[in-house]
Amino acid sequence: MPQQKKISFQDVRDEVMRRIEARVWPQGALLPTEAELAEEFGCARATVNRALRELADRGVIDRKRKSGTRVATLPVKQAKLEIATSRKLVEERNATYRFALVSREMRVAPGWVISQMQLAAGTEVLHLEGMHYADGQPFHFEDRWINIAAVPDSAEADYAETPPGEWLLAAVPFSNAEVSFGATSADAALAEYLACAPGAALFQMERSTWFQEEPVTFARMTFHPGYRMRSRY
Amino acid sequence: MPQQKKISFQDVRDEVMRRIEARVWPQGALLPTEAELAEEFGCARATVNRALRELADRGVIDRKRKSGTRVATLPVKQAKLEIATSRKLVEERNATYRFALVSREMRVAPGWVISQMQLAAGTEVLHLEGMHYADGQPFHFEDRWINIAAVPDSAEADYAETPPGEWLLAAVPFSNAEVSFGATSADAALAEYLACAPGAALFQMERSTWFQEEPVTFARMTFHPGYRMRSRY
DNA sequence: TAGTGGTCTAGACCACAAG
DNA sequence: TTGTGGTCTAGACCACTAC
Repeated sequence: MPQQKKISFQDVRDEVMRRIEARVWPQGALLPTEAELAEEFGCARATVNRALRELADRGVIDRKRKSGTRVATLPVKQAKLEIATSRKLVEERNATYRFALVSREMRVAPGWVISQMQLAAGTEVLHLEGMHYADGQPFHFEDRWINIAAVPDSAEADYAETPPGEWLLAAVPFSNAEVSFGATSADAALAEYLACAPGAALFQMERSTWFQEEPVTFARMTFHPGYRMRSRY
Repeated sequence: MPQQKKISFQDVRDEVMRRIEARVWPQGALLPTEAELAEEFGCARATVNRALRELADRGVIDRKRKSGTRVATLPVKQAKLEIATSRKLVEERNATYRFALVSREMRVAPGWVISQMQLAAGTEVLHLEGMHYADGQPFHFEDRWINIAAVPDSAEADYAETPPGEWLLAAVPFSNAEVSFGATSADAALAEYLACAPGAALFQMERSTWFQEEPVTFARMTFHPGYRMRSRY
């Protein structure tokens, strides 16, 4: 190994990873202390710390004060799912994106939306329905509910061509969210929108969003038959 | 703000986050340089760097050398999906877990598995089918293919009660994987295993796993009707 | 109580990219 | 060319926890 350059935290991280994969340090094994590794690699302890911290974030190792660093026995792998806009999903496939607003109404939120968004009973919400297309083919149907109290401007916004997801992302950029994935059967309306047979199995994503503890929106996206959401990790 | 203790990188991170949410720094805005923030907060630049690095990892800000740090315009939110073992999924619901092996055979991999796992044509693989139960209720059906060349012991292992997923995780702990989610209709066999009507919409997860560039296994998990996979971010 | 990781500092040099 | 983030260092103190 060329000692010309300084050892980077990535060098340390990768070498530690290599040893774990090669079973130099098998599952559950105790690794040397940061100080020992720093001496071995000829770098500062902070460098080793940064390297091991990244591996701990990935779930590859477990760290505890006093007891030391161990190779994780059941590596908790995490898939990072990027939740992008529909436009991005479509354009990543080199397809042309188009959105069409289907319906729009102000109404008192129904019970299941009250419950889903954790709203007060009787809250007025904006209900939108729309279709997302990729190269003119149905991509997914969107059923969205917006708490206008949280985003007053949303009642006046024009969603005819800018999908509500993008509009909200621009208006309320940072928030925490809850997402869930499942499957549903196409009812008559979905079958028509998605150009599929009634009863077809459809992939569905639901997302509830909050901004500073206040419920903002709930969206249910139902995708065309055969759609799969992918990720690497 | 109490100046008694040293400023931690978390203090800096949270305060920067607060200002972004409060629109002190709106979307696309240029933040002060690390040096300026360090001076304002009365801490070292390394501390500011760590704080901003975490926000950049989350996708909240974009950082570029020379041009500086900006509030992300389209926050690329990432959902961290923990891909745990089936046992963990079930036990998190305070249910009793049970696995049952349904079938087991050695065979030449069919074309779609060859393609899915990127195997050489004619490769011998171990094909397993099994059911996972939660409190005796069908949880999901597993259709798994194992490249025995990558994990020779796997051909001899006993999967009668230890699900192949857990066995492999112990034998080949660290690898990279590709995962996808979708929906499928219950065929006759799935309907029977999952105790549901034929044609029911089912949530499906597929995962291909490699260990050091060598394909290890492909698994298709088909869940009971109504199952949803959840995550926060 | 002592060992180990967690963090902060002050300074330094490097790497990338806008002008 | 120069400003900005990216990283490393050497040292220090702190916080948690097994003993």
